[in-house]
Amino acid sequence: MADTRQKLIVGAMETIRTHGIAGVSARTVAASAGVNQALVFYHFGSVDDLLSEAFLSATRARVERYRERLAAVATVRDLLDVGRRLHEEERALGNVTVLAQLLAGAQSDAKLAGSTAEALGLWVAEIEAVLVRVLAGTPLADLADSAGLAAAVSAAFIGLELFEGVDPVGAHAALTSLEQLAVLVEVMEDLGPVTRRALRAKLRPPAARSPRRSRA
Amino acid sequence: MADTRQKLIVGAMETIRTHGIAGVSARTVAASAGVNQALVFYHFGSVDDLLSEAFLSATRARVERYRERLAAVATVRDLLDVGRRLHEEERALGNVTVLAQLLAGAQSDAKLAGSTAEALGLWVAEIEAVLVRVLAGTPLADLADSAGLAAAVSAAFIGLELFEGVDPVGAHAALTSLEQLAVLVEVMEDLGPVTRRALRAKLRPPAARSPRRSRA
DNA sequence: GTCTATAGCTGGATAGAC
DNA sequence: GTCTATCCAGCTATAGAC
Repeated sequence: MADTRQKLIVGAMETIRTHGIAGVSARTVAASAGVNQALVFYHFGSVDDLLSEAFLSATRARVERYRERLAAVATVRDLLDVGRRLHEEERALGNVTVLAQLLAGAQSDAKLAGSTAEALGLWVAEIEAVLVRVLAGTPLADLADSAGLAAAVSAAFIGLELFEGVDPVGAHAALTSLEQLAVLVEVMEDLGPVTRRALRAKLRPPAARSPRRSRA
Repeated sequence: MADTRQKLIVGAMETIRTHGIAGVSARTVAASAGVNQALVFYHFGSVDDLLSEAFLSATRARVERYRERLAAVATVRDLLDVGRRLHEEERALGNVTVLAQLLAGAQSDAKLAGSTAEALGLWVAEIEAVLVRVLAGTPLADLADSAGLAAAVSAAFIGLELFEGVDPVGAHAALTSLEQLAVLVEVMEDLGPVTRRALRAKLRPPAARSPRRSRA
């Protein structure tokens, strides 16, 4: 059947999740999938190619699944709610774990780097779209560029995932802090126009700001 | 000589840096150190033990080296300057790379997890001390707990490092955005007392805030 | 498409000569 | 303390039977 491919894809994700990128091999993946080891090479050519394809298809499915919910986000408070929900769901499924492992592997494996970057890009693009919508009108909108912010948010989640593996308490505290930071932005939405203008004036056009060094 | 140990420690760091956690073995490390493979086991017992010891000693040395500079930080602007400097220096030396790789490995290796957590803790503690000093008096001081913030900052840098490996442009934009976010905090330092009190009132005691769900 | 078998390599770890 | 030699496990990848 054509679902040996599917079994291998599922097995690949499962293996990265449980054994980490260093524990992935044609044998471990095939064992987890319950199929013969040689089929990895028959269907995908190499282990790396299997990983790439598995991760891309898994990510596409996840992003798809969240598109609707993200589209409904209109305020910072919404974003935090959906964000936490997404984080918990992804955590339970282990997708962020997989992303972190692949990123680690990709640092010294050009082949993995390409597909990992592509999958990561799917998330970043989605996050950016939401941020643009939610931050419109807040001082942040003209403070930081949206692509950069989206990348920063993604990076933070990846780092948190790794952090959580060795220090769950610390990671939880970090997540809470980040949420409270976001409250700052939320608060700005509710400020009176006078205060807002004062803030805005302080922030000035960021494009005109010299890129490095200037006296405080 | 007793510096075979040292050679192996240096070789271990170098190997993680260049080949990633998945590329580390007694043989690759020994080759990079220019010593015999069997000496890994004679001096350290196992590869994992070597990695643990190497990383802890390297981290201790780095934290030591930055203690002074961090102690001189008094404002958010200072913090950003030193932070960027530190980030660039660590990047050039590859220490954050190593940290990220070890964290990835530690997710499925309890032995690594312990020592990695310990080393990570060294950085977090240092960062927290600075944050407490710098944020004293800003609304952030009572918004988020300092340990959580320090962990969040650390996690963000780790995530950025991995991000950078597959998308350098995106990672750079993310870092820039984070710096501009920090400007928000800086701006608050300069706000008049009236505005500040308004902000503070909005933020309220975070301890009294119900942990989840409440109508907006 | 799937399986067995196997070549050829790299891995951790140890024994024992020096 | 260091080196050689070695065992054995696990790895990628392929050839070839079914």
